[in-house]
Amino acid sequence: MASGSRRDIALAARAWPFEEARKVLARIERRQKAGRALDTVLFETGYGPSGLPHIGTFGEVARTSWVRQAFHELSDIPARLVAFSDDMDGLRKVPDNVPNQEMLREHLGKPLTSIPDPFGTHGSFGAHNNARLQAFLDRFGFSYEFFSSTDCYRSGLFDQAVLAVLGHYEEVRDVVLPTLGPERRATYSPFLPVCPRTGQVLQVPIIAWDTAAGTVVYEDEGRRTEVPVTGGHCKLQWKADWAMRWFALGVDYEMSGKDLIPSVELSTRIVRILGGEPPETLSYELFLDEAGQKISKSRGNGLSVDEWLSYGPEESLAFFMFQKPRAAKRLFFDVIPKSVDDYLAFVAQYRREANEAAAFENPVWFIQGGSPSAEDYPASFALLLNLVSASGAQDRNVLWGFIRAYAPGASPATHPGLDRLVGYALKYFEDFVKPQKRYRAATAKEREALAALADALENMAEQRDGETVQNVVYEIGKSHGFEPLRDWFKAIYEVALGQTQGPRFGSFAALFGCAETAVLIRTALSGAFLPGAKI
RNA sequence: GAGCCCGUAGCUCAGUGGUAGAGCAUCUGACUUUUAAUCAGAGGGUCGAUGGUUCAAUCCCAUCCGGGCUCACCA
Repeated sequence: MASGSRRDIALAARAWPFEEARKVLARIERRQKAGRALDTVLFETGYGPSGLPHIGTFGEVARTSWVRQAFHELSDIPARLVAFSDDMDGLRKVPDNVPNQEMLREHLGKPLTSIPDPFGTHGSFGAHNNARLQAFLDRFGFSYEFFSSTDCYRSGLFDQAVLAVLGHYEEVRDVVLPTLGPERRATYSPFLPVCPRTGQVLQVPIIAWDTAAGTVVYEDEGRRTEVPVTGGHCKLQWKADWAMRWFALGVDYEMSGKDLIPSVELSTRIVRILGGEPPETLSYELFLDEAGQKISKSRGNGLSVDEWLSYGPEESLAFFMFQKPRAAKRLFFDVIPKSVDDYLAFVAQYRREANEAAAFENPVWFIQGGSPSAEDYPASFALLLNLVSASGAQDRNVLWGFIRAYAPGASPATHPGLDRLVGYALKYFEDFVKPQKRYRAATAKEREALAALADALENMAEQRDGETVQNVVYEIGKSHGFEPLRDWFKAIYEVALGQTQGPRFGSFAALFGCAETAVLIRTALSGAFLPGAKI
């Protein structure tokens, strides 16, 4: 039913990356009409001076990449994605999670790229952080061009734009001043000279500037110094810096957290003063922790990328980031299973509807970079978690035994994706379910019956039929006088598995192995599982 | 104070200009002997309030109420 070209469909697509990409498209058309056509489009993502990647970094690059992917469907104009590192920022305080604190303290105030690497592995602290950032982005296969602020300044790439700021010195300053507190206002200048003697980025009053010479004069510790604004001898204060960078690189699109909304507005005004056109922007919502508080790197609340990836696949994290960027979302462990299963639901939908119109609305199309390999998932992640939790399975093979009972024909070979989920489910069990286990000691009567059960299981070590085993379990319970019989099963679970309920025990033993189950029961009877026991 | 987001079933949330959806929870039944899981089914919502646009509003617009967050030092 969908008629029209692929591009027509893309032009009407409702997924938010298409909405964003159309903003860029409209920008291009505006520029063409104004006789300033673009031959390439630039998407930017930026990173603060700490440079250490976190889950928000992943989100921002992933989201920007999706907008670019949508843009490719709308236009033939090449689109670049730049990852820009603010590595020329002065080190304001020593991070407490890095070595060589003493050494770093001596270099406070200097650009990160002028400070030795406390880890000793790279040419500078900034280079170290940049390497970490790039390794992080590469790990997920993002396509980007890396830009170093220091390189841009020192190579002269920014010279023209920096001179443009100098040429509008008062206008730029006067736009920024009202946004500052009284104290900072007194010393503010868009230009932060790099001290020729100490190498520090100085926040000092600028007492004169020379547009023709391209220099500023500042006073520091009673001495007047004149430095060029070009060639990396000055850095711009960050609000002006952002605007200058947009202007210099010709940034067409950049998203940022909503905490930066005032800065976006300010930079927009500055870039207009410079005669440039501010990029299209998107302010996304911040992530909240378990208690609904803003996630902060320094407080360490919330969830790290690695933590997510130990309980769910990368696609589930990407899917989480895809959903409603403008709505605040709780980012905690418990959202992972739902995110995985919602993602699987879209994978299934993708398998059903392979046309372009459907694809453009489907997160899977974005997350798998436009060419999804839609695998079949016969079991949901929630099912796997229940299965692991109920069975106490701690081993892939055992869990697969249970899975086959529900999805005949499935195997790690035929369903590698599902097999990955099996690993995540086991890990989830290990970290969240197992610690909740509460073993108790057996009573004398239970001890006798359990010992008998262990013997019986050992005698039918090769038995693979759950029903047969279940009958044996049942008989032993009856012969030891458990009434109601429910108490017998309860005792098995509480003593041997550390939980008040569990799987059908016969099926469990058959899958887990009767001999192994016998060992499990005897170990439990020995008291090894009890609190305080030495294992 | 400024700005942003949210308000849909008991809970967590999807969703669309044309008789309201999922998961969990609850209840019933099946799985010929515990429970859980699984499967089948059921109940449950004036879609925050009011007004407007429309043949038609949960959806668009305005106002209001309620909840939350961000910013006003630095990046």
